Amino acid sequence: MAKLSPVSRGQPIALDCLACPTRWSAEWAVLPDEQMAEINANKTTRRYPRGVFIYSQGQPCTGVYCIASGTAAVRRAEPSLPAVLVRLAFAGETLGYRSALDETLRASDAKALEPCVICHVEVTLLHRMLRRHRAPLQRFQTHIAVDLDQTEADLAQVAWLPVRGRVARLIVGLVERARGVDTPTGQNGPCEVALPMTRRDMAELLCTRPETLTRALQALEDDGLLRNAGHRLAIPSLSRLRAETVPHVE
Amino acid sequence: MAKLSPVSRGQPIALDCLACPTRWSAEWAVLPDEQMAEINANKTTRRYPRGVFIYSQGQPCTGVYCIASGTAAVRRAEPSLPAVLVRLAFAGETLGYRSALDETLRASDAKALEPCVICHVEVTLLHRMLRRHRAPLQRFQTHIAVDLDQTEADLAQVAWLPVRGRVARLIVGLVERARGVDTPTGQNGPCEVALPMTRRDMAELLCTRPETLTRALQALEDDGLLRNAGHRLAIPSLSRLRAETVPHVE
DNA sequence: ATGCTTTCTTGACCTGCATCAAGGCGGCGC
DNA sequence: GCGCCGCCTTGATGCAGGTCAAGAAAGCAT
Repeated sequence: MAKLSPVSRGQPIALDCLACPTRWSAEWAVLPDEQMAEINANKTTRRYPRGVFIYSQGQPCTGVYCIASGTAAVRRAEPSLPAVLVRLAFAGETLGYRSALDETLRASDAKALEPCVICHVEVTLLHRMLRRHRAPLQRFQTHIAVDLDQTEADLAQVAWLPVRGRVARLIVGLVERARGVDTPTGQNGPCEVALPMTRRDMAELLCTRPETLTRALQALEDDGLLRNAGHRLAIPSLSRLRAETVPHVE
Repeated sequence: MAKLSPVSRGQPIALDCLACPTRWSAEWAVLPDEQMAEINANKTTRRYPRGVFIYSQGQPCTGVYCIASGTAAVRRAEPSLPAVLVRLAFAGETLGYRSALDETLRASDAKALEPCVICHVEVTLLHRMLRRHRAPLQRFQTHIAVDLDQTEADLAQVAWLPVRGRVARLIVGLVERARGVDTPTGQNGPCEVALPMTRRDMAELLCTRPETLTRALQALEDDGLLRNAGHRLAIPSLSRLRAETVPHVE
């Protein structure tokens, strides 16, 4: 079955940073092997079952987290407002570097949407690294800029796209990031994606409610844009789905 | 009258950077006078009437803009969606540094909400400065982080607060930033603010429509939380207004 | 003044989505 | 197996706010 096998609990984890997907992603790629080896020797690795918090808003920052496998989300909960999933983070991405860099309390929290394996690098170790090699720091900083750009786009989208459009956009986005990893087909043909999260999480991501989300998915399915099989979606035509990403024109 | 006097057109502008409000704000405070003098000699200053664009999304970046007086807004227009004002910028703030730093095309546009006087610093000059003094660069980078934080908060707010609450939050925010500049009263007593923008702009800022905004202001006035005089608001009790900032509890 | 333009307000209408409330379907422990 | 407990779906209802349209008010030019 397509469902990801749940990680078995309790068994010890040994991960080699030099062989990790994170190794060549974004910020660590510029670090020499020698440094990575030091991180490798001092990191700690944990499994996070679905739904568990990796860190929480308002807490002091103990370090950064590299996702070896699974999907997590950065979550923002303004006091007494429902939470919003501000952005997703996939295997290979580094999480929580912002408070680590400027040594502030966590401004958001992160939670595992699927069972994850995540390594933790102590903030002191991180800073020792960065003092010797400034390149990753710049990578982190441009990462913030990209996040800002993305968040601004999301803001516009939440403000003006109906839920149906946002759902479509999310799915198209997931397909696109899967491209080059495992998708066999061409640009706009049929394809498949996994939704690596529950309906509730997906609703938080799209700033809506689970009920509304279900209905939106249902509507897309009724219109033949989607074929639903739980957490695995079949998409007859990506381009037709992409058309939903844009507000009503006629 | 309290209304800002409109800048008279056409007359030449001479501004001394060393005496500018921008001088001691955020990023330039760390630059020695000698450097500021060089900027002063090479900057160009312009008036921007209300509504005029300072720069536009997709354009190449020619430099940064320091607001000497007036209010501007960073504006984001996703293709075929209504625009969103992503953040405000007041006198003393520096605008458009992001694309200037990483030399990309402008990701958003900026427009003058009121008549503004704004200085332009060429990107080449800026980089020459930054090569000699790294401190402002760090200031710029933490500024991005702050913006990200703010934008995330806005996202949550737009998603979950009703228009009425968002209006209240905007007004409270404007009052708070005016504090220490010209407000005589205490913490939560009555006070006044100017709304330095049109209803249309304000609506774009709050992700709604002018009609709805008018009605929300009207409702606040009916409830005695506001007394409206065009673009000057009187606030009987700031704390009562602040209570509107939080979603309905009972 | 007088007109012209842009901004603001008001009204009527209607739709998208939140909310409340059941009921189906797995997954998991016993 | 059986029962329990989350998740997901479906239905019914109400309201916030978007949209269209028409005036009123405020600027600005002549």
